Amino acid sequence: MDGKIVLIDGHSILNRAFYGVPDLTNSEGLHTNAVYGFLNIMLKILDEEKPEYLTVAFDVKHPTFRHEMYADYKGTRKGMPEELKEQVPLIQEMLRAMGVRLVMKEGYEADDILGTIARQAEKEGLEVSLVSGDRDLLQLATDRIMIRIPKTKRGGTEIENYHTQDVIDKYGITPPQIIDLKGLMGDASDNIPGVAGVGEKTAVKVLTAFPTVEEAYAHLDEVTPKRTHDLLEKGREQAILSKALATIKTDCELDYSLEEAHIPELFNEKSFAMVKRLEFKSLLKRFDKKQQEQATKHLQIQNLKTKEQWQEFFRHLYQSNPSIVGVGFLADHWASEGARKKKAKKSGGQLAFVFDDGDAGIMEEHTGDQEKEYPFYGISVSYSAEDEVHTACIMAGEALTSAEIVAELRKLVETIDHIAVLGWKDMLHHMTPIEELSREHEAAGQDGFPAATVEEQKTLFTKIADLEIAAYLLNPLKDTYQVDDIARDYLDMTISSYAELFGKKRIAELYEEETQKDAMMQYLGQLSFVPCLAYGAVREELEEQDMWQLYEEIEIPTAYYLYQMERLGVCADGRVLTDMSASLQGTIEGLEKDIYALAGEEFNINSPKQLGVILFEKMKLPFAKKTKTGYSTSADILDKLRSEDPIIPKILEYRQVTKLKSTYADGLPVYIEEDGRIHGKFNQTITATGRISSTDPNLQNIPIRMELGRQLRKVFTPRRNWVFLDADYSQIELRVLAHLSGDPELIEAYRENKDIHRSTASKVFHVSFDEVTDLQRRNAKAVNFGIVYGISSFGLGQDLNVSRKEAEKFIEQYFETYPAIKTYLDGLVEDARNKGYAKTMFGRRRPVPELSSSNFMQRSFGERVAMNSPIQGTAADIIKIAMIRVSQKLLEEGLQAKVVLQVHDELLVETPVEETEKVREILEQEMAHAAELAVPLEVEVEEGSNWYEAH
DNA sequence: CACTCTGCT
DNA sequence: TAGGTAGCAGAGTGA
Repeated sequence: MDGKIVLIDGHSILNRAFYGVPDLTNSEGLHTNAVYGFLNIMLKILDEEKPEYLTVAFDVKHPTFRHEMYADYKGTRKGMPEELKEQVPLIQEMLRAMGVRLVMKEGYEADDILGTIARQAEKEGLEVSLVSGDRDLLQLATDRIMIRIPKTKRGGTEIENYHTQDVIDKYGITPPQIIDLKGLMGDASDNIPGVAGVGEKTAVKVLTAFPTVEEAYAHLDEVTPKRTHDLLEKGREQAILSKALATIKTDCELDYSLEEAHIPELFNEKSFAMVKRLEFKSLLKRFDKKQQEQATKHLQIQNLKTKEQWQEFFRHLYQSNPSIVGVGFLADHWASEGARKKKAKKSGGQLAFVFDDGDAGIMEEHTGDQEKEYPFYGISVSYSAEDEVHTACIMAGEALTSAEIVAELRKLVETIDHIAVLGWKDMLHHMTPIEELSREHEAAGQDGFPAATVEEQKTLFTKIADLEIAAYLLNPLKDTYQVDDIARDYLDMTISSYAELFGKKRIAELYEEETQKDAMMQYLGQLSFVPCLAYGAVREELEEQDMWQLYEEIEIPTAYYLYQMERLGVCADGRVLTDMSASLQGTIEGLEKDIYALAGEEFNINSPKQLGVILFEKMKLPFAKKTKTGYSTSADILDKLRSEDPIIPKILEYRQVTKLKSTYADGLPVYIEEDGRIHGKFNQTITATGRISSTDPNLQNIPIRMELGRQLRKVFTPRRNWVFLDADYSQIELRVLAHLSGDPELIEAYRENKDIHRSTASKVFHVSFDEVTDLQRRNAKAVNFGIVYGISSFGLGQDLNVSRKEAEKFIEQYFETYPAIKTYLDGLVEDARNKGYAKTMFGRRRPVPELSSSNFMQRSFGERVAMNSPIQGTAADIIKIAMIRVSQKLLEEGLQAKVVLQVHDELLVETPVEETEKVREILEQEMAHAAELAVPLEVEVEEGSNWYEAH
């Protein structure tokens, strides 16, 4: 027989890969670095050798490695770290998915299996490559059996190769003598004792004189020098035993035939699913297009071309009276009009973007006198009937106008019990034509589509199944909840992602290309098909995890009011920004000049690398602290150097001013639309804790701490003749902590409405309330914050600029003052460790896989997460409830005021002057009673003619 | 594309 | 042992 076989020592290579590849986790929190490294090593070897056969051997159950014992810093033995252990079944599953022949047999170790197969294959005339990290295997090397030992170094994998001669060259002995070598010198990592006192040098010397251990003992008298002779004499039993231990069997009884080891098609449907699950993006390209298309072939999509077909489809749909209908859509970002310079952005389950030329979506023909514009490119609808899923796609503008499509969608929402979508908020935008938007602005009391009263809104909420939000609740750690993710996670189905089908191309481009039509149809079909089918499983899962109420009563309404908020936007004065930009530019140029003069040369101040060299090498300033790539020049480091050199304050000011200019003064105007308002996006499925995040632009990080930056808030105004009311929770997280922990001292302090930091200081430092010094109060405040974040003495020390010891003492004293908090926080960690997740008051979960890490840093992080998430998350839940209630109350009371921004513990409301008092009352009431806690929720409401004044 | 830095709560 | 405050978005540099 001709050809080649590659044999792999599974555990050994997995182990190598684990320590050679930096920690990787997929979004489920599974550790994947060893699997990844293993596949890379294996694929590299297969690419190189192009063998006909492949087999991987594993020990059956082997939590510890025989040869490469994991050791901690003291060198003591430990079991396999958890992160590695969990990857053993993963790699096996992956290899099975690839169709690779695995061999495991009770009672045999992997190297015995490999030895047996290697010899057998050699006998049959094959070239053998035996891949292992274990040098014991060298005993098997021959001219036809090559032992390959991979080394994972940074920059790739290098492999050492050994045929007979290579072993001789390197060790001075023949491969079979490796056994004798181990017999004499032993192997500490392997529990092979060897002969006491004999190391590698001596052993090799002996083996050069006598070919085997047995020979050496047969001629023991001839062994020199005396010392060696004596050692051997004493260690005879050990030597014989050790040699036996070191011998790899080559005669195992295996159910193994070469035929089964033929290399399969590694890149098939199953392994594709697995690679996607583990998120090995670089491996995806190994799977060819065909494979990917095959995976989705069974999805039957009707491509509707005429109005008649469309009507027919819906007739059948309504006739079947399905309880659930999936809806998918392809669209630009709804706010593209007037914002054409922005870059392409992804949003929700689809690609959303804005144009960079004059093209502005699809214009429809006139309806009445008005032009209605919808940024739809096409939609799809799915429903099941008679055990079959029917999916239809239609492109806007082909047979139906967008207006007709939207009308149909509205009817669908009214008629059908459950509408399943990915990204309902975006769908709402696309169903609200721009024309209605502008009318909204003028009328400003009229609620837009689709529900004009709170009752109607509530009915609507019960119908919406937003799979994106649901999937987020089930695992908030993932970074996308796109259609392929949902299909994989809840339907065990592999479908093509947008990126796989279209790469980075935007929908507008695809729309122009005739050749992309099929792929677009397929993708569009998935967008309704997948939510429709996944709804059942996802709902069940949410109910099982007690999150259905959270989903229904908090998240869905939140999505709706976020939609309204985005739709409305907030006024921004572009002229003020332009003026600020010019004035900042002047400041920057002055600072540049000063800095160059002080440094004695010109350089890029924005480059931390160049700056570090200037400060710490050229100017020899002290306290140089290095990061991975150079010196740290962060603000807290520079702050400590403030008095060392006049250049430092200049640099800090430069940083501040350039940030203000680039991010805000120059960054914001791009987002001002034709209506004079910024319609930022509020994302509901980003944060791990349940907070909302803000992008395009980020309206949640507008400066406030520094006066110069704070001026930017004057840019944000209510519309003409209206005012802003800004409502702010006071210390919501600490109050949540008081409630959740039930600590009587803290609760008491809040009930008495005391200055909480002062109160804490007085108790912690045992001084009377009035005698608390500023420093004490500051320290207490920092500890209070630290507690909320999951304190560490190290971090607190940094924060307070005191030693770790002192910080530790503060914490200790704090916990003495509030013992219930200590108990509570410990309980949180314990609970998260047991359950695997942390939970908020309203049932929101956050998985904490880090808690089971063997890495101290990871584990500590997990502990902080376990302490912080319930607190931050509960506060996030509360403000969502507040936002919902405020929005509903405003509508119910017939008021025109609208929420325009949410900044974690703050709501900014645009209000007609005459409504001010009513609105203020509503904000105070609804926010304060969004949740009933053991302590009052205090709300501060302020009024102003811009955001600067109101906050 | 990773890293550093800075803005907010 | 060395090293970390929690949660985000965006700009800029440099490989």
